[in-house]
Amino acid sequence: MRSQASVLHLDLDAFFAAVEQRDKPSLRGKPVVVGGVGNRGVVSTASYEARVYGVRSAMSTREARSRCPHAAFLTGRFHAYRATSQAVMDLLRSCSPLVEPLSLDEAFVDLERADGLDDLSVDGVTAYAEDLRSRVREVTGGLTASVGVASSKFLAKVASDLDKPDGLVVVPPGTELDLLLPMKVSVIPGVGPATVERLRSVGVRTVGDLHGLSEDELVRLLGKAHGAGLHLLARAEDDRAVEPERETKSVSVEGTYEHDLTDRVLMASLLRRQAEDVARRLRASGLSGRTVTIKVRRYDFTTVSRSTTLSSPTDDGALVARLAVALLEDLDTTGGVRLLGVGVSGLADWVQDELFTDGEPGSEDPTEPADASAPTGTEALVEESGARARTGWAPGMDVVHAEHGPGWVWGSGRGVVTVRFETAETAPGPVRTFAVDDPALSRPPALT
DNA sequence: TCTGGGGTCCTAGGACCC
DNA sequence: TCTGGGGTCCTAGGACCC
Repeated sequence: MRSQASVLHLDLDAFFAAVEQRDKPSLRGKPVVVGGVGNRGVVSTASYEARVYGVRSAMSTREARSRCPHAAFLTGRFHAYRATSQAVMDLLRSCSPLVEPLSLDEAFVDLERADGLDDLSVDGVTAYAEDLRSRVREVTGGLTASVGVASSKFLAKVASDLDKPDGLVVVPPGTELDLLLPMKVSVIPGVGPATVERLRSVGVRTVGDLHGLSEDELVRLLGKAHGAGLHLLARAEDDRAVEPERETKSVSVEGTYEHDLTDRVLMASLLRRQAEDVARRLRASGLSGRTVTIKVRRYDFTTVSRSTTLSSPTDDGALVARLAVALLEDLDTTGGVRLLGVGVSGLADWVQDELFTDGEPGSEDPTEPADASAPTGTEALVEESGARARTGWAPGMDVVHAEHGPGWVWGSGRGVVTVRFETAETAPGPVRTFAVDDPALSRPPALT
C-alpha cells in the first residue's frame, strides 16, 4: 500500500454492448445483449437498459430472452471491440509508461509515473482522472468509463466498481479500511462462490469478519496461497506492482456444440480443426509450446482434460492435431460430448527447427538413417525395451512419431519416450509415454 | 432443453534426481 | 541395507476473472 492514491483502475462500462450502441444508433437507449445467440449461448455483456430486467453476464441467453424478450441479441464483433480497446490502451500509455491491461475493457495505470501529474493529492488525482475519463469518451466515440484511484491495485479496483457507470471514486489514503471492512467478502478479487461458501461456513461474511481470522486459520481453510493472500487483502495490504508486460502462458480454442457429439470420427475432425487454429495463433504470435491439452465436457457437464508434453516446443498444426486426436482415444465419450477444446501451454518464444538436433557435442547425427541390418529407431526401442505390451501396439500399426521425453540422457538408453502409432489405413492410434532403461539402446529413436 | 470462451493461478500426487 | 528429505517436472482438476 502506497502513501498516496497513485494506482488508477479504469473499466469501460458495459463495453461490448456500448460499442454496439455506438455503431448502431437505433440501439441507443434500448436493451442490448451481446453473447452467444444459440440454444447454449450465454450473455457476455448486457447494456444497462437490459440490466433493468435482471439480465446479467454469464446468464444463459435462454434466460435472458425470457427476462427481456424485446432486447436486441447480438453475437460479438470482436474486431470492433479490439480496435476500440486499442484506442483506449494507447491513450492510457500516452499518460503513463506503466499500463497493465487486464482484458479488453480494463486496465491499471500507475500514476506515480504519469506524464504531467506531479500533484498526487486527492484533489490532484481527481482532476487528472476526470480529464482522463473525458478523453476516453473522445477517443472511443462516446463510451464511458468508470475509474477508481487508490493506494493499491486492490483498492483501485474496488473503487472503480462503486459508482458505475460513468463514475469516479478516489479513496483518500488512510481511509482504506473504513471503506473495506463493512463490505461483503465477495468484493475481494479471487473470492468467488466456492470461497464465499467456505467463509460463510465459519461465520465470515464481511471483510471485517475476515479480519478476525488468523493467517493460520485462513490457510487451513483455503490453502496456502489463497489463505495468505486474503489475510493480507483483508488488511488492505497490497504491494503488487503495475506490470506492463505480461507473458502469454497458453493458447487455446474450444467450442460448445448445439447438439451433443457422439460420433468419434467427427470429434476427431473437430479437434484437428481446433488444433490448426491454435497453431495458427501460436505462429501469429511467434510462440510455440510443449504441452498439448484437450478438454472434453460430457453431456452431464463433467469436464475432463488430458495432456501430453513434448521434448521441444512446436507450432505445427499437424503435430498438435495428431497429439490431440490421440489423447481423445483414451477418453470415454459414452453419452455424448457438449464441448471439445485444444490448448497449448509451456510456451517458449522460439521454435526448434528439428527434433534431436541438440544432442551432446560429438554424438552421432541422430537423424541419420540407422544400420539397416539391426532393428532401428523407435521400433527397436519399443521392441527391445519390452514396452510393446504397454504401448497398445498391434500388428499393422506403424510408428509415425516418436520423441524423447524430458530427462533423456544421451547415450545412456535411459529416459522417457513418447511414441505415437498409426495403422496403415485408418485413423491415428494411441500416444504412449513409457520409460526406457536399457544401456544397449543408446540411439535415439528415428522419426519415420 | 440450464450452465461460453479465453485465459490465470493453485493444489496434490507421483516420478525422478540428488 | 535402510531411511529420508528437498526440488523439479508432469498431469489432472478446480476456482476464478472478464
